[in-house]
Amino acid sequence: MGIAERKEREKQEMRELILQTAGKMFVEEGFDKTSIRNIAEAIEYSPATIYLYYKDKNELFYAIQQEAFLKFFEYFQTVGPMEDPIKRLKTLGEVYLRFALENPGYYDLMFIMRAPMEAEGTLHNWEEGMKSHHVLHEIVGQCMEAGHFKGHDPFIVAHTVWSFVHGLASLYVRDRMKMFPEETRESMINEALNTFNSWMEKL
Amino acid sequence: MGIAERKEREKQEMRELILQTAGKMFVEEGFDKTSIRNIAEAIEYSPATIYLYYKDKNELFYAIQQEAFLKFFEYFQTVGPMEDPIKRLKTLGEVYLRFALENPGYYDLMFIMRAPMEAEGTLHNWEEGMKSHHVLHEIVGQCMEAGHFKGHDPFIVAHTVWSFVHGLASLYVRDRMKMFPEETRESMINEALNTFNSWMEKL
DNA sequence: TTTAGTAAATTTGTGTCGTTAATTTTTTGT
DNA sequence: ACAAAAAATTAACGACACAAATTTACTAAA
Repeated sequence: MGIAERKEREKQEMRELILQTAGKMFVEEGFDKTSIRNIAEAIEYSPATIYLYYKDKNELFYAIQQEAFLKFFEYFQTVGPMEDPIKRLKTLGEVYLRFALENPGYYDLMFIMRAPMEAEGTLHNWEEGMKSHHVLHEIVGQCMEAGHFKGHDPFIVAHTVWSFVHGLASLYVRDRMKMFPEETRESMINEALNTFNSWMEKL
Repeated sequence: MGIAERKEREKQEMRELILQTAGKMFVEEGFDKTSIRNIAEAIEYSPATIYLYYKDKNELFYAIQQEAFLKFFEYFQTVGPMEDPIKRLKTLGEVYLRFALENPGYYDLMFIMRAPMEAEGTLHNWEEGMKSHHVLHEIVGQCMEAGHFKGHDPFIVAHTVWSFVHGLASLYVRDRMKMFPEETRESMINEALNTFNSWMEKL
């Protein structure tokens, strides 16, 4: 009975082909500019074929978003334990921004795009995202144990830090730094991060 | 020769009617979900008529974005001069967030939406936006004169502050706080702002 | 080897969109 | 009343997401 297995395998390969092709196009051209027709053309199948493997364009979005969250968590994993928790927190911020700058398409998908945030598809993906959020929360907790951020709620401190790095990343990703000369933008991001980091040290 | 003037007046009124209708729909439903056809239906004219007054959908977007920037600057104007520049900076942050929470549609248009950022229409609007940016830069300068943020570049400090409030606003506007219970979201924003503000006082 | 059944893929169709060209209706000046 | 000008409309093009019906490719039993 090897035939059924081969067919199942081929089906999974087709799903994967569609996913990878769509993923590349979403990241390069954006969600809106990528049409089912374009994807179909790229893989040399008819548009309707894609609907045999994915319910609709949104489900394709969810699948790619999930990949993005997994990759994001991988980045976070590179931040190992450290003697100084503040240093760890600073490193986490650097890694966060590195992810955003190296994968702006993914970052957009995860934290900016409106797409179909209403549906349950994204809700499931957020569970994956919460794992990364937990890392941040944990490190902030360690900082507080070490005597930092006195008098503040760790949950709020975590949100404060996240908001800052997200603001930095999203202003860049969504072209709101265009009024500054191109060469200076990345260094502005790095300097702003350094500024914020140096502040945290004193708190 | 009152006829030509009446016609000109009527033409302007028509432009205004289209703009206000489109603006309301953009803010309520979003740019993508608002179609020229919908706008036309709302004002009881044919879709093609809109093109007699606005070149295309993008130009309509630019016009609404400009209104948003003007309103934004009005909010900023309510922050009068104060004895303590840090207090002024804190108030500016509060006003910024109040604008974002009270006008999420506008905020999206100005600082998040990708839409047609490439064209010159938006570039012109950013000149309006730079006036607000200048207010921030000025206040940061005052803080530094008063001895705060020692050893930092005021330009970078301004970008740091902007990034934080933008991050706070955009996580909310783009529904990335959905994992937290609805009632707590606004207070989270306020507490995070308070946390950041209390930090700035010490620097 | 033919035949019946099934899964995969395609074609066709519906209703949407932005935008434009040709055409008709309305208004204006004479 | 009539011609010119302006305003608005209809109709159409190409592209879109998606659904239903239909064809093709392949498998398993007779």
